Amino acid sequence: MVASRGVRHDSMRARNLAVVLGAIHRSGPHTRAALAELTGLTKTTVSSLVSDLLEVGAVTESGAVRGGERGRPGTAVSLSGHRVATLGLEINIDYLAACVVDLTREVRLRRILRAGNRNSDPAEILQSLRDLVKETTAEAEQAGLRIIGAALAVPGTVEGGVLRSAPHLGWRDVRVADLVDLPFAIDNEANLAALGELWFGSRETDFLYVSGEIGIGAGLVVGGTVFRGTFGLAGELGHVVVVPDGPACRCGGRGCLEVYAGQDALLGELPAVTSLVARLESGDRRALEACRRAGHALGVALTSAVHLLDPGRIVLGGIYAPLFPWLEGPVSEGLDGRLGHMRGTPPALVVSAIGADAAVLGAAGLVIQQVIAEPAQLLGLQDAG
Amino acid sequence: MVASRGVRHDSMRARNLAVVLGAIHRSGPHTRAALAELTGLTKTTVSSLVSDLLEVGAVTESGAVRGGERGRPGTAVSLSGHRVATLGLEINIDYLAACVVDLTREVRLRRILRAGNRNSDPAEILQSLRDLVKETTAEAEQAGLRIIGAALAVPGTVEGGVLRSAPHLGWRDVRVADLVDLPFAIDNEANLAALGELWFGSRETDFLYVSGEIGIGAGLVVGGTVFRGTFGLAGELGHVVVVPDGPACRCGGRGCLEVYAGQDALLGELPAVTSLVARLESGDRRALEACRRAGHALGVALTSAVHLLDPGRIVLGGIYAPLFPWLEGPVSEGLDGRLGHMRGTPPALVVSAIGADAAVLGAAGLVIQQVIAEPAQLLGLQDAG
DNA sequence: TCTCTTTAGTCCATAATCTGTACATAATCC
DNA sequence: GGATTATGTACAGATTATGGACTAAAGAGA
Repeated sequence: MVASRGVRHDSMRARNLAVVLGAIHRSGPHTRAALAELTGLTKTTVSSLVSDLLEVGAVTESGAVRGGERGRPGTAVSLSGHRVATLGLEINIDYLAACVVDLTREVRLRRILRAGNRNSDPAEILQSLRDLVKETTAEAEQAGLRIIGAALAVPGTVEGGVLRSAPHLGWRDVRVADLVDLPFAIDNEANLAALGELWFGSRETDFLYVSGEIGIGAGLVVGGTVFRGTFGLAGELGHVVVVPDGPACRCGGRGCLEVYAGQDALLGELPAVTSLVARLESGDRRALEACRRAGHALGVALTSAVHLLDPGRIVLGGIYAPLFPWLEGPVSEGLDGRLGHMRGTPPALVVSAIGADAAVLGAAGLVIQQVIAEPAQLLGLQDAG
Repeated sequence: MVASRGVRHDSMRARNLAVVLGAIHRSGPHTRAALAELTGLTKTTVSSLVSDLLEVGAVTESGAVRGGERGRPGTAVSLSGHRVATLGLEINIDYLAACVVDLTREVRLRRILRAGNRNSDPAEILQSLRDLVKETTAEAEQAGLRIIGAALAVPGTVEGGVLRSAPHLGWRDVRVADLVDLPFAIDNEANLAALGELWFGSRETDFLYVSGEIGIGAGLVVGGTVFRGTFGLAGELGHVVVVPDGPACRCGGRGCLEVYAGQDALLGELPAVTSLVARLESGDRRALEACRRAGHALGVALTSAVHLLDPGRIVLGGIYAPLFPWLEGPVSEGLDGRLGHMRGTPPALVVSAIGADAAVLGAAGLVIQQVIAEPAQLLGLQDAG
């Protein structure tokens, strides 16, 4: 364990920059006076910090704001979307994606490259991704944006910055480095989709995001932060045991949730979710039954998840989002019935507020979270002023 | 959400006090020079901080220490057990317990008050506890110890400082305040037992502590900190679903782990664990079978827990500790077989290194953790020096 | 035994940063 | 238009850390 370092004058200022930027980020534009009130710092200090933030383009002054009824109006200081931006990336089974998001969490650019990545060669795919990055950043720079960091979402487990295993890609222990020449992070698709939901969807700060894809992942967000477990492998909802002696799962276990509610179990021979939805809408018996069974299994697995993880609410995303009308009943029936009187009310079950690009957006958002938390470091303010 | 406050000079010093004290705590006695090296602060600053810590009795200077081969030896600064102490408390089904632990985590005092607390009157029990506290603190003060905080372990769920529900005590929504006139915390028995294991047992920093009592709780420790979930209700391992349509559980659900591996299921008519152990040792058929079944169920539930929580290892405590020789086989069989190839190796399954007083000790230890993390506040250093 | 070298810890002037009071500015109220 | 109220800046003062000089204490070598 690394000893934590002492605090010096410059880290005090770095921290205060983060506090001020964080307050602006959390509760909209504020005048300097309001920021002083919020942070407990003096107006003088806030002024000085804000002027540093203005200089690097992290915030802008927008028009005058009347605080109370009388007195001089202040000038509102708000996050600036004009200069600082981050890059979100995603490798998925059938596409590569990139997006650029500015500091206000406005999506400035999206790129999708359809491709069959199932059982592919990592080197090849990473080269395509590198090209995509080059294109995207070039375009962002032309729009006057300075990209200060990137994050990558992958459909697999990540440990210490290395992609440990992505079964559907057929990858194992791939070190994804030198993708960009910037601060860089890599994380699981479900974790980043959860963060996408947090920042680009419902904006709730406490929930379990359930990502229905070929595999079933989950990202737990507590107080606006993802819980990752000891090795970064937490949230593998797909392999929670539903039936102890059920059918074998590809993971080596038996009766895992994935066997009952994974994409393959739900779709069967169907080519895509849209076709399943069509059948459900037309009242197809087998489709309805498949959904009911999946929903039941999901309810059982989520009961265990609620007892262990204690999420604020449950958000169904991925392919579960379009299927929500048919899943909601069986799932919440299972949950409500099983949770019993252990807790006040069971967590609410809701559908994800954003679509398939949750993970890329979450990746870009993760970097923004880091900038807000440590502006000095990422914006190069350490020796400015 | 409360805005985080700005950092001022006094908080900088408070932080540095914590950094220095933390370094001494984490890696044994150090000279001032070594502390400067470790923390990145200058020798001057460290000297000044250490002198403050000496003044309040948090640390002591012990003899000379030769650093390299030559040069003046330094004086080692180590945690002092002579003045500062904390109070751990526990309400359990059949006893009240208290302990006093000094800053070096030496146990200085223990008190146990046997009592039948099952379906009891909270007011009455709390009065007994208050008396116990008075006695214990008086004795500690006679030994020259200054008690600076207390924490209480309860066999139930705690939300926002209130005991929400303790089914075996028959308590609901009990506000435990004014127990002591000190900084005070209250937490679940399993969480605190986990912390007890961390500080007084194996000293590993990442594990899931499984507390087998009448109910089955679990406390997840990641990086030396308990994971509590959104409402502080995480870790309810006892109600993880083992058999979706199994027998009804008192919680209202069906097929929960507790039904198969709770104390009542294991002991049956037997009065205590010791009698079960005796039967197991003599090869009693029914006892062995009960253990095998409980172990199997535990293996299933832990498989789900590992996938969701990603613990570093699994520690069996409570009544599972004496039963470990008979549980280990079935549990790890279930775990190893089910976890499959999702992760490198399954987490190690070990027995708790401490006994029934894990929770009280953990409670006292929790306060010590807080002192180490914020010495200025708890030791009254804010305006000293 | 004396001196040199090395390391520990303290002293003091300096630097960085925040605080607090004073003040200029800008709006509303009467 | 003057009083009142609030915003934002300027400047002196307070707090805390830094850095180099200095004292202290040990071993190494002559």
